[in-house]
Amino acid sequence: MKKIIAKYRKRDFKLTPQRLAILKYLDGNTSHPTADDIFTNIKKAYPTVSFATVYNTLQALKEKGEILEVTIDYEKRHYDPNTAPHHHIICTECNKISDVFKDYSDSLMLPNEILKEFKTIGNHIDFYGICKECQKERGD
Amino acid sequence: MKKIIAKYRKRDFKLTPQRLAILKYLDGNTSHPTADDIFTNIKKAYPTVSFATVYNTLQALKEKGEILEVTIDYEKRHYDPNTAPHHHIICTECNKISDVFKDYSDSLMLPNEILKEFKTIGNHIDFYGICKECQKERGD
DNA sequence: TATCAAATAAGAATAATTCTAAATTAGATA
DNA sequence: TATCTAATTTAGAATTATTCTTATTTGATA
Repeated sequence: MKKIIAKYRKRDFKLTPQRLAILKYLDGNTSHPTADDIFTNIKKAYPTVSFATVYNTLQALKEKGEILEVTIDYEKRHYDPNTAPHHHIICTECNKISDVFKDYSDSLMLPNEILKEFKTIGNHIDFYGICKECQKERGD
Repeated sequence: MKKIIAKYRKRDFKLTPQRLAILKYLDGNTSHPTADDIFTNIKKAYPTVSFATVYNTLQALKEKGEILEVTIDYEKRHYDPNTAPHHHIICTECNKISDVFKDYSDSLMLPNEILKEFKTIGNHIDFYGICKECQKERGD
């Protein structure tokens, strides 16, 4: 946590107690929480925290490149403090999201007719599957 | 249109005038319309059509595998009558969506640690870029 | 310690989508 | 062709994630 404080002090980002709680919750978190997950957790220590604060903080962190917004779940956004390039796989039964650390960038050349029409910026791969727990439940 | 009618008559899908109008609008349409785009268009001929009808019809067509739901735009769903496997690229300025016809499936092997945890179902690649018109506007 | 721009809280607003319930209708059948 | 019924339509309310508003509070600098 001391590292976190030192890091943000310099960066035009006021360290309020609410923000520190959010940063602490996200630090090393691989569960891909939603804004609501974060809100619910922070509320334990700060019962009057508002959604606006959670969303504002996530927005600010996103703009600073400190977290990634994960859009694999079309119902709600998830957040990931791991900003290294990676992909995700989601369980279509329980919506659990896991990280996929593999670089596919060499394989994703666009066809020429697209390259003629678009200046490309990037891409995004999402995988779908059924996780072990859900396979068990379904008796697969 | 005669083909369309013949096709659906057999398939437990009542052909109401509203549904025919939606099918006609979607047939060969490569603009990736949203539910609202479809609603607005159908309204010209059927001023009392409701959103529920549009959404119900899209849902039914999706379940029959007659259209694809396109999720590249996180703000709203788009629909594509082309059900052949393909990908999309979206202009990050104007949100125009184009089709990418290229098969990348051989390149997208998942790492072993994921294969151990998930029975895989499929994947999805989205591309981001800036289209020609928007490049001009920005003076790129 | 005073200052003030930035952040917070509470709740209203927004927008896409889904739901509800009553009225209508496509298409099968007599 | 007329009747019947389950499926469909409609209008509008409800839902849900997210954004916005405004008055109040506060972190960090001078």
